[in-house]
Amino acid sequence: MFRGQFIHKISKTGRISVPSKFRDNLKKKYRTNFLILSTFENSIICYPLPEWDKLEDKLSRLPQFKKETVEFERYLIGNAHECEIDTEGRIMIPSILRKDFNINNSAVFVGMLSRFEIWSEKVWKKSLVSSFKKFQKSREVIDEI
Amino acid sequence: MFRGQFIHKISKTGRISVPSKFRDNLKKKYRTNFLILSTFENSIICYPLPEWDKLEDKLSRLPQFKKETVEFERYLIGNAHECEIDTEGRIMIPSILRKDFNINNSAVFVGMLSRFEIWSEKVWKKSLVSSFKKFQKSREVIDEI
DNA sequence: GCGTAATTTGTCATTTTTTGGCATATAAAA
DNA sequence: TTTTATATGCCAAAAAATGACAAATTACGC
Repeated sequence: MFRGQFIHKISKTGRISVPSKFRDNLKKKYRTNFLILSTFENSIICYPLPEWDKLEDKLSRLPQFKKETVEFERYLIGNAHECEIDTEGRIMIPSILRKDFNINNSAVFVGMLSRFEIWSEKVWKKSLVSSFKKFQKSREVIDEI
Repeated sequence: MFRGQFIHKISKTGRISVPSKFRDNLKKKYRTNFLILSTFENSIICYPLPEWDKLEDKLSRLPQFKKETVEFERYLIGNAHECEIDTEGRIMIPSILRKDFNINNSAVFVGMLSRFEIWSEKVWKKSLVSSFKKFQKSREVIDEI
């Protein structure tokens, strides 16, 4: 499970080291050092490749020319980039994603159990403040669990 | 699998380099460097030759005189061009297709699993904005899958 | 058919981006 | 504090993308 928050620096070439706890989890639980980075709301979302593959498998069986499914595929798959964790524990975040999310000098890793997110530090801090109120509301959802 | 988004420049003669990840996939999975480019909605659609063959196969089993299927066939097959990836990893996009889709200085490659699309950068960006809401909605579909 | 112009192709040079690996710095653990 | 693990900075090498140009091919008018 991916848990916790880590702030790491990003190199000029767009490389950043994945938190070692996340790497351990990837290795033990998923036996991979491949990730899929995609986009979701205000951050990059990262899936272990095996998890992502399940999703693609289902998608690949949808009709090729039906409008809804094509659009769905385009945005889901079109934003999905495969990244390998190198021998130093780093990934390189594709420049398109860095641009889209304003990720420049440092980024925040946020654990989300079976996936994790990468945020621009600025956006993350802003979002924290504004989400406190929302959090109160999401309590209600949690109660149902 | 073809995944992700790449922006590449296009030469005066209409040549553009296919993203290296796509080339790898073509080589490994399909053992070909031939593509079929055709038209669909607002972009050029590109199939590895073996995938295209499957598609033709399916098309050939559709009723021969039904209006919709004939029209669809005419559109898809009639616009199909075979392209070879050269030693530098480039294809040349036929000028008809470039005109049709307003592809001038640069183009966006969008992965779609077993095929990919080539968009004019302008059109792609417009399309992104208008489809942002749909995109958010399609994320919810993931949860259901 | 032939000659000319336009387009396409092959090849190499240049630029830009990505990668691999090591050295240093920082943080965590003993 | 010392040791160990983790993260970062740096640089050279490799790969990828782009640019440029000449040769080959095709299209077109006569």
